Amino acid sequence: MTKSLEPWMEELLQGDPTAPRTAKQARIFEAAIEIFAEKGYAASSTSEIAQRAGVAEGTIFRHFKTKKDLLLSIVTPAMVKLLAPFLLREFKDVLSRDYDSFDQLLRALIDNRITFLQQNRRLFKIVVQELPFHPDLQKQLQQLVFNEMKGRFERIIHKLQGEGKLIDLPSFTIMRLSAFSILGYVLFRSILEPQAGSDWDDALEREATIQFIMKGLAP
Amino acid sequence: MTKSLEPWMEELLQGDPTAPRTAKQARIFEAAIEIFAEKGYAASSTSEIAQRAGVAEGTIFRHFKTKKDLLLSIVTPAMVKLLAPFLLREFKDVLSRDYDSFDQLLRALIDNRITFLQQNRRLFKIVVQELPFHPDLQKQLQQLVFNEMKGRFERIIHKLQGEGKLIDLPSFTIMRLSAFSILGYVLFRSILEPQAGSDWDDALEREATIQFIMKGLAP
DNA sequence: CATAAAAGTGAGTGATCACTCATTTTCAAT
DNA sequence: ATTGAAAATGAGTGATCACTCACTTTTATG
Repeated sequence: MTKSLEPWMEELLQGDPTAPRTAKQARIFEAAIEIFAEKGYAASSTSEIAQRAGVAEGTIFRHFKTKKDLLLSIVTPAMVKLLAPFLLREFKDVLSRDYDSFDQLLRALIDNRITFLQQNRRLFKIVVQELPFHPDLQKQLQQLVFNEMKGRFERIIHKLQGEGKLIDLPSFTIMRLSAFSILGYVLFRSILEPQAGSDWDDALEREATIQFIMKGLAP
Repeated sequence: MTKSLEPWMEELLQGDPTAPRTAKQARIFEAAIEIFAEKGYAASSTSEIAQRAGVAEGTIFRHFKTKKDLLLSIVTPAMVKLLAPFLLREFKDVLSRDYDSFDQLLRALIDNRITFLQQNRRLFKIVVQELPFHPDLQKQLQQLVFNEMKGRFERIIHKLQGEGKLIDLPSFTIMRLSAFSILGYVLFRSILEPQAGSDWDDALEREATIQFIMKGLAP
């Protein structure tokens, strides 16, 4: 009954065609991620990327047809990885463990994504920054979210609603409210946490966020 | 006891030094806002702005020293206007009307900002897009939010907490949770509302958001 | 070791960039 | 109507852009 994934998703999730073919290609990747995150895609020059990667400018264009091709080969896998836990096998680890309470599910989700976002801040920033300007990226993300994730979450939400453990709102609304509460936590955490003199109490903020969502979505 | 505002804030809020000196300057403003929002600041060229404004390229640099100066003269007033209701006189209209319930306050806040954001989507987009790349803008915003808004909200939150109408969390946490719930509503609304075939039920979503925040922040 | 393919190079290319400036046009005050 | 300053112009400038290509170096394979 479940529709199979698009080919480009399959590829990204199992094989790893993204894996650098060469040491220099790997350095180009790293340099591009750094510089795109620092100055934005449009303000980054291929010459600067080449310089930071310790590579001739021509080498970039051996591996990537255009500058935009370089961006896409960074962003497309990044989007998939950002949402990977909600897809396929990894999804089962987090979501189909038959949580009987909503807060267990929430804690699992938050814990799961916090670690990833901490380690992939620059990738996340690039995705968010460039998404509004590249309709093809928007379509890819929309496909991931609406075709793959939406149904999976809906099943769980409906199950919890049937058991009287969750407010009776459209699943879309529940996802929106939960996602943005978590997003706010993750965003402030990643901005304030590393700052000196910041009074961010992570344990308190995380628990407050979970309690907030749970109480807000109680039946 | 209240510290007075920075000079540049005062100026922006009462006098209007932003007002175009000339018809052509006004057209440059409009064209720049359009194009910056469409392609992002770095990917926009002054020649294209001039073309869309129906003006010679040199005319832009009569009125604005540099391209970045043009951006700042758009973004700085935009930030102030975005937060204006929380400052000075306008602030009183919304917040110091001595709301005795939290949901009245929330409804007032949401109603107040919805209209503005609907009419100023492009300005909002430019601010959000460019903020990460311009530390001077970040400092301006930080000043507005932390020096001016924070204290005002804290007073109201503490008052409601004293009356047992609000959960006992740090006011910062309460603001964060409320703000991101509203942001999610506003964002989805502005993305989905105008789309054909979208099943966005605005009244339901708005009420769900308000109820969500209220229940989540109940004592 | 031989050899061909793949990886890497960097000077070169036309296009476009933000910005300048000598000149012309507009226009308000007399 | 005269005039002087401000507004507007657009051809021109050097810098930088993404990208190419003839060429050299590295690597994999028999």
